[in-house]
Amino acid sequence: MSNPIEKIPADPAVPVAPPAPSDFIRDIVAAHVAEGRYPKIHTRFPPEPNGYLHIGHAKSICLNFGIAREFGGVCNLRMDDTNPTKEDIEYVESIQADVNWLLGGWAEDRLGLKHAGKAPEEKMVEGKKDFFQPPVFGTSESERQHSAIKLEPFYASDYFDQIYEFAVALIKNGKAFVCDLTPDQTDEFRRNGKPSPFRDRSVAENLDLFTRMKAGEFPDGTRVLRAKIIVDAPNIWLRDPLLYRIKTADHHQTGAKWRIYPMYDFAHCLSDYIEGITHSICTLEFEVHRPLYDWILESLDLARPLPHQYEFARLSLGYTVMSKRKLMQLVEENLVTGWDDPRMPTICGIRRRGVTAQALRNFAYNIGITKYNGITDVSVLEHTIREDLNKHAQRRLAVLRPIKVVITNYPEGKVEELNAINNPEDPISGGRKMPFARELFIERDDFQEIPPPKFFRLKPGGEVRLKYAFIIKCEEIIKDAAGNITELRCTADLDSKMGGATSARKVKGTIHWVSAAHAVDAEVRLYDRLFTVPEPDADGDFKKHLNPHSLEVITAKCEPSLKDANFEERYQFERLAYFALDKDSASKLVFNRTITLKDAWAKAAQKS
RNA sequence: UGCCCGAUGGUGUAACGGUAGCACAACAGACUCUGAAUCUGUUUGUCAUGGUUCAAAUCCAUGUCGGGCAACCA
Repeated sequence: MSNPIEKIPADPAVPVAPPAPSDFIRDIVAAHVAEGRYPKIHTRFPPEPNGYLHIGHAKSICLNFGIAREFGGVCNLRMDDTNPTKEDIEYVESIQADVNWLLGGWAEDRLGLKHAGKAPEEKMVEGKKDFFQPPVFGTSESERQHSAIKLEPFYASDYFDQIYEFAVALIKNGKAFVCDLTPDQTDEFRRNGKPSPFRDRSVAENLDLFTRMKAGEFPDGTRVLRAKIIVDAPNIWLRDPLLYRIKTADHHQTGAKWRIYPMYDFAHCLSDYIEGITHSICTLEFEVHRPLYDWILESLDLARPLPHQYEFARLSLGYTVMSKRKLMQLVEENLVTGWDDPRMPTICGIRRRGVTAQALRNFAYNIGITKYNGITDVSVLEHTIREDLNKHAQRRLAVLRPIKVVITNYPEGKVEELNAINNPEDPISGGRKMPFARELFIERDDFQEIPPPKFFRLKPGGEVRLKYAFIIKCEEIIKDAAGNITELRCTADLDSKMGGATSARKVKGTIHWVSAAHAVDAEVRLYDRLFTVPEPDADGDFKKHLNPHSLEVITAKCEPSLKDANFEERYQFERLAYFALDKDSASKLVFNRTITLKDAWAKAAQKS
């Protein structure tokens, strides 16, 4: 950023890569690479498909895929789908779309997938039966779409057969048992560090009962499979934790095949192992699970190197909520229009708002990776978005709250085409023409009848430049019966346009405008932050902090070239904000305000 | 309560026993046909107390504060 080299406009085909960050996890990986510990670094991003991905997941995605990218590795996308009653195929699909979008043009070649329907390979390794599910990677999203070979994410549910077999092995080892305690009793026994009365069942009885659990002989909640570790361990997760529970429920991937489902702790480490993951990176709340993660893998006499778990602090961002439960509540109670409402911190919401994948990635890199639970200031996100959009957005003129201006010395019926620059930050973006005529619209805020000090815009008897056009002077204010200003009558210095005799004349202010006759109307959705306080869920009732003005919808007057706006481009309405075309733009133009420009004047005006 | 983890300006981070640096924010100025961007400058920090050491943000001890876990969720 402070590097002057970056200011040279880059070929847009070669995006400037964010500098490779350094953090404690990357340090560990780098050390492992240096010592040649693994043939290839292999990470994974393992969301449960029970909600939409949010910006916190983006941090995790950028970490896991970033490591794969920086160390020549692979990162598997895996659905952690061990609880069928909470999950849905809708979420599986949205997760894939969001991951593809965030990875596009950056790390899509590091995305580990598998052939559709493929089960783990079963073979003998060092005399032991082993399961392995290798990734297919190195293809771009478009290659994948055009290929005859269909690829799909990994699913923990792909391994239910193997995980079941591992459970049987544990029973045979005497390291797991079937427990008939009720949930409440189990809870009480574990809390008090007391052994279950079923702890010493014979291997044969455990095997029989577990087989019958699988066959669906017992109702939900009547029996579980438990690990036999230490009943009174200081770490609760070692007090004979649950490995399997009975759930008479169909699964979105495996249908009615299973009546028992593995718990997270049992499924996750084994899924990592089966996929050959080297670095299993998760958030801090799983720190206390790590001994169990290791215990399970070490108890199974596995053939290949074991994965290891590393933890980092999840993202908390000011002025928003991040938990799936709360986001779900916003959607279900229609407090927002959906998961992709541009005010939501979901990846699809942020995307719809107009933020680019590059900006979101830059943000993830800027905030760093630590084990400290801090709250990141939204201004960091906002700055990252502005920085990206400033570089790439097409400049356009649009008037959000119009007031009519008549240039009295400009001939009626005359129209001239003036040159406008598409992006001063990017000379190769070229220019365009804007029609100028006698009747214009300017921004209502850009005129003050009684101007405050240092007001550089239009005022009675004052001069201002119309961007790309003439210097005008306000001669007369027209009001209606109620005293509202309806029109301004101005004269123009007709020699002051670009290339004209007085074009070098300096006036303090420059304002935007559109020709009244040529302007096109657009619906403009002005989004603001969803909550009014930095920590909406600090006092337990986040909904009372909802910002009642988080959305304002207006009709704007836009320069005619905006008729051709497209979904890929980003726009800066000069002096106002950045905008992106919304998907609702079918019969009319709809723009979402991504983020405002910084406004030093508004700040100064507010202070005085 | 038990166990685990953490603490560097307002915020987020770097420094791996040897000059406390970066980004955001804030403030001031320069420039400006965007009160944007850009440029220049300024303000602000090692949780506390001991110890080890020529030297401590860094190592040790104690304390304080904060977070997490204690689901047949992940």
